[in-house]
Amino acid sequence: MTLLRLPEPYDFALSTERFRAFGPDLANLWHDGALHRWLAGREVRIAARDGGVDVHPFQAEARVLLGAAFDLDAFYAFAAGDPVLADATRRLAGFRPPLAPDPFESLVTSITAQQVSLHSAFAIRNRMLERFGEGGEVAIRFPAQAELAHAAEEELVALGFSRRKAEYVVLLARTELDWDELAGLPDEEVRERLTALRGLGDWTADWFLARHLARPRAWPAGDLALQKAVARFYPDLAGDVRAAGERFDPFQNLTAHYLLTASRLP
DNA sequence: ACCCAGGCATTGG
DNA sequence: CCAATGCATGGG
Repeated sequence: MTLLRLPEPYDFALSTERFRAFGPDLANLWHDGALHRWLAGREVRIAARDGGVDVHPFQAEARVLLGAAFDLDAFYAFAAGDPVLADATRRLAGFRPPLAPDPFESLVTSITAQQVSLHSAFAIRNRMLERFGEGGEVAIRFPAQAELAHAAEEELVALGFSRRKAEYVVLLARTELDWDELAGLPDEEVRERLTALRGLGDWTADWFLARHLARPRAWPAGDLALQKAVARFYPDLAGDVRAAGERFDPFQNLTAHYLLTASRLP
């Protein structure tokens, strides 16, 4: 094991809460005080350790997964000027949103979460992992795009996907996309490229910007949970969540994650 | 048995 | 351009 340092403060258990909050996530599985998931074709175990986390190998990939790209210092300084965020950043000190390391995985995960509760989404996605992924010691490797390209819609329907969603996933898997090029585009062009595809709307594109590309200004204004969080913490802004995002510029992504996590914690 | 949940495409005005 | 509708599951 090797120590992977992350900028302080860093709270590993808090940062990975999302992988446990809605039932187990077989691709990002918490087991024995550690997070297990596949990175670069191998399963790795990531555990909290003073000053960062223990992980070996694939430290670079783990660094991306754990959201090292976010500038928490700048965000906390910004948050100090807003009573709600000041409180949230105090309660959630060291929360660094983890990312979806793979673009295809990110989009398929979002499709499973469209409209249904995240409890349902996790359950359905776990069945997809059992059926199409590769089991490791603990976690399951998310199926690659080429692997799901061979799936039949009926197989996904049998796992609990709606007929529509099964169609979206198989279609996406069979669509040739230049992910590297996409990652280099500005936010608005990424949105346009993605929403041109069947089954991918504004909500899915925004979460892709937020959780895969880690774009600082990503703001999933259409997200039901974010709308409820904004209504709860900023009653004056509840009417127009999209416009509310401007207030948090250029930290919309971190703001969304902190508000969502704060609204889940007791 | 309901109803809602971190959407989307389709249809009809 | 906006409103209404169907979708499938899990939890309350």
